[in-house]
Amino acid sequence: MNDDVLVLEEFLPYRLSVLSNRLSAAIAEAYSRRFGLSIPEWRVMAVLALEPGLSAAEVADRTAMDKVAVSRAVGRLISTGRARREVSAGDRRRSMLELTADGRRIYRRIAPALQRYEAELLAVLDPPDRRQLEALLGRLESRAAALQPPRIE
Amino acid sequence: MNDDVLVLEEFLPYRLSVLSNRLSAAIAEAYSRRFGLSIPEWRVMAVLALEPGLSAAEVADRTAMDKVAVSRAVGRLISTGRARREVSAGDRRRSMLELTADGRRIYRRIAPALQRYEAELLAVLDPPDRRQLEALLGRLESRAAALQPPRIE
DNA sequence: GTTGATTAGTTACAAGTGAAACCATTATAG
DNA sequence: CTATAATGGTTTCACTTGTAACTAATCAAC
Repeated sequence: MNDDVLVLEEFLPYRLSVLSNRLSAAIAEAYSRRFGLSIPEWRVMAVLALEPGLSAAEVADRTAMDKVAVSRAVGRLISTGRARREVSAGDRRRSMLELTADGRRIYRRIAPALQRYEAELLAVLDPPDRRQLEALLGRLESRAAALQPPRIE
Repeated sequence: MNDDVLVLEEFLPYRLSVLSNRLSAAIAEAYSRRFGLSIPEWRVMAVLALEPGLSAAEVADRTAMDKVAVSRAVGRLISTGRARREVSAGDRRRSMLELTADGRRIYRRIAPALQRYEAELLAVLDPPDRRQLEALLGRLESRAAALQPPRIE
C-alpha cells in the first residue's frame, strides 16, 4: 500500500460529499418541482414549523446556514406568502419569524414525503445497523468539530 | 412520536450534508490557501495523479462532477501550468489529460496531508467500527442509487 | 447623556454553478 | 458517398453563493 497515494473513491470526505449531494439533489428536486422551494427555503420552513417565533440568527444556527443565506431565504418565503415577520417588541433589531397558514400547509405536504424517503433509504439497514449508523455519525460529527484543520506544508 | 414532524437535526440527509460540508470546507480551505486550488481542481488532480491520460469525460465520472465543471477545472489547471492536454491521436475530439511535473509535485504535497486528516478523523473509531462505517456507507450509496426519488403529492 | 463597541439583519459585488446552446469531429443509416 | 445523429468538449447566460461593507438598534463605559 503506497502511503502517498490518495484514492478519491475511498476518501471518506469525498464519499460523504457524493452521497450527501445525491440525496440532497433528489430531495430538493421534489420540493422545488412541486412548490418552487430552494434548499435554504425548505430548511428555514422546517425549523419554523417546529419552533415558530425564532429570530433569523436562531434559524441560522439550527440550520447550519449563514445569516446571509437565512436572510435571503426568509425574504423569498415572505414574498411568496409562506412566512411572516414581526419586529420584536423588546429589541427592535430582531424579528420573530413564523410560517403563515399557507407555509404550514406546504410543510405538512413535504415533511411526510421526506420521512418516507428516509425510511426507504434506511430500509437496507436492520434496526441495530441503523442505531450503529447514528452512533458513528454522531461521533464523526463531534470529532470533526474538535479537529484541527489539515495543514499542508 | 408525531409522524408528521420532521426534526431537521435528526434527518439523515441533512446530517450528512452538514458533516460533509464541514469536512469539505476545512479541507478545501487548506489547499486553497496553500496552492489556490478549488475543490473541482483538486478532484481533477487527484484522479489524474493516479490515472494519467484520462479524457475529460472519464475524469467527470470518476469525480462525480459534470462535464462543464471538469472543463473549467481543467482549463484552470492548464493555465496555471499544473496539467497538460494532448489531442488524442485516434479521435481528435478527445484529449488525454495529465499532470505536469509541477502538478505532480503539488499533488504529493497535498495527498499525505489529507490522509493524515482523514486518519485523525477516523481515530475516534476503533478498527471494527471503521470497517462497519465503510460497510454502512457502501450500502447507503447503492441504495441511494437505486431509490426512487421522493414524490410529493 | 455621549462615544465607541456589539449585535441583528440587509445589500452590493465578485466569483462560482448549472442548463442549454453551441462547435467540431466521428459514427450510423440509407 | 451524403445526410443525420451522436459524442467530446467549450461557451453563454441566468442564477446562486460567499465575503465584505453597510445600516440600524442596543449595549457598555465613562
